[in-house]
Amino acid sequence: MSLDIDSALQLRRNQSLTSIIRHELEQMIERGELSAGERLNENALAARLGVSRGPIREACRGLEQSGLVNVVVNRGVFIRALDGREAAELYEIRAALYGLAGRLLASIVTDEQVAILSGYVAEMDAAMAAGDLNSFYPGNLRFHEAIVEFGGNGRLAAECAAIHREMHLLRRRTLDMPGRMATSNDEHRVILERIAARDPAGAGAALEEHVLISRAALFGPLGHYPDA
Amino acid sequence: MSLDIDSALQLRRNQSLTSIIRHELEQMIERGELSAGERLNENALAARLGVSRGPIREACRGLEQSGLVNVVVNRGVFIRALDGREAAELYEIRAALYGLAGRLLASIVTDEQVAILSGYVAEMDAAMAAGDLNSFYPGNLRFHEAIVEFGGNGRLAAECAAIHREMHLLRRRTLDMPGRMATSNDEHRVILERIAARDPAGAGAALEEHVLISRAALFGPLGHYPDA
DNA sequence: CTTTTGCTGATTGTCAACAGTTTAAGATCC
DNA sequence: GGATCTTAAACTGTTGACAATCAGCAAAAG
Repeated sequence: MSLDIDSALQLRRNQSLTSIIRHELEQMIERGELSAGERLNENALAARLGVSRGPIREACRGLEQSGLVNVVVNRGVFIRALDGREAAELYEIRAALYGLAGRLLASIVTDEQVAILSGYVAEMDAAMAAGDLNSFYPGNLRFHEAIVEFGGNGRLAAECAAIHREMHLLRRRTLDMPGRMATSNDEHRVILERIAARDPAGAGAALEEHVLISRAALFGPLGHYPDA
Repeated sequence: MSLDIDSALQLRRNQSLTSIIRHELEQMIERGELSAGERLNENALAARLGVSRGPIREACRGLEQSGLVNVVVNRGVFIRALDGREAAELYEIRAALYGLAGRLLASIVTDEQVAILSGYVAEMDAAMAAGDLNSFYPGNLRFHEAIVEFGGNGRLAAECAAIHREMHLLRRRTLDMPGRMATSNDEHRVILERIAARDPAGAGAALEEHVLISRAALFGPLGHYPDA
C-alpha cells in the first residue's frame, strides 16, 4: 500500500500547476481540440482551469520552447501551424533519428524484445484484415515507440516523442493514410526481420526509408510541398 | 538608415523581458558563468537584472524545456549537469544529425559554399600551425555551423545548435582537446573533399565518424563513461 | 552522544492589480 | 458607399504581495 502513497506523493512532488497545465495543453493539441493558428486566451484559460494567469504563462513559455506554440509579443500565443516545408524538414530529421534507433536496437536487441515487436506487427495485421484504421494507429505508434525505447538511448526516445507531438500541428491530419496501411505493415515486417537478424545497417536503412516513404505519401505522388 | 530603426523595432518587437532574460541565461551558461548543478536564486536574479520574478520564472520554464536547467518543485531551478551517459547519448544523436546534414549538403552544395568551407579549414590550419587553440575553436564552430546551414534544412540547423548549447553543460569543459586539433582538421579536410565531390553517402559517413571520434576522444582511450 | 522535534529565515508557488499595447467598433469625412 | 480617424474595450506584460514549503539550527528527549 505504501507504493500508492509513494507514487501519489511523487506525482504531487513534481507537479506544479505549471506542469499540469503544460501537460493538459499538450494533450489538447494532440487531440486536435486546439487547431493550428488558433490563439490562446490567457484570461479565458485561467478562468476555465480555475487558476491565475501566472502558471498559464509559464506553461506557454515551455510550449514555445518545445515548438508547439508561437509567442508574439503583445499579441499572444498561437498554436503553431506547420507548413509543408517545415513538415518535410521534420520528416527528414525523424528519418535520420529512426535510422539511428534501428542501428542501435539491431545491435543489442533481446529475443523478448523481438517477440514484443512481433506482437505489435501481428496486431496491426489483424487491424488491417478487419479494415480497422482506429486500432491500426495505436499499434503503429507502440511499434515505433518500442523501437526507440529498446534502442537504449533515452534522449533519442525523448527527441522522437517530441517530434511526434510536433507532427500533430500539421494541418492535414491524416498522419498515416488508409491506403498506406498494407504497404506500411509490409515495411514493418522488413524492419522487424532485419532487427531480429541483428543487422544494424539494414535495420537502420529500412527504418529511414519507412519514414521517408510516409513523407512522400503525405505530400502526394508528386512529392511537392503543399503551401510552401 | 531606416534599417537601423527597423531592426531596432524588430528587436523590441520580438523581445519581451522574458526572452531577453532567457537569452542572457543561455549565454551565461555557454560562457560557463553558471556551472552545472548550481541553483538559480529568483530573487537575486530579479534584483540583479532589475526586473520582477515573473519574467525570470517564465524564462526558466523555457530553459527547462530546452534541457538547460532542471526545475524541482518548491526547491528551485538548477543548472543541469550532464553525466557521461547523457553526453554519450547526445553525441550519438549529434552524429546522426550531422550525417544527415552531410548527405543533404553534398547533394546541393554550390561552388561558393565549398570555397567558404575551404576558407574555414584554411583558418584552422593557420591556427594549428600557430598552436593557437583559441582561434581554432571559432573556426571549428563556424565550419560545423555552415555545414548544417548550407544543408538547407533550417530545423536541422536549429536542432544542432540546441544540442551544441546543451553540450556546454558537460562538466569536463574541453569540448575539443588540444591534442585532437591536428587529426580533427584532417577529418575536416576529408569531409570537405567529399562534399566538394558531391558524394552524399561519403560526406555523411565522414561527418558521422568525425562526431563519434570526438566522443571517443572526450571519454578517453578506454571509451567508458565517466561518472555514469 | 545521538536522534528527534520544533522553530526561524529564506525561497518558491500563486495570485490580483496596474500599465501599455492591440484590436475592433463607431463616428466622421470625402 | 467607402475610407480614414477616433475611441473604448480587450488583452498582454509586468509588478508587488501573500501563502505554502523547505533547509538549517537549536533545544529537548532517549
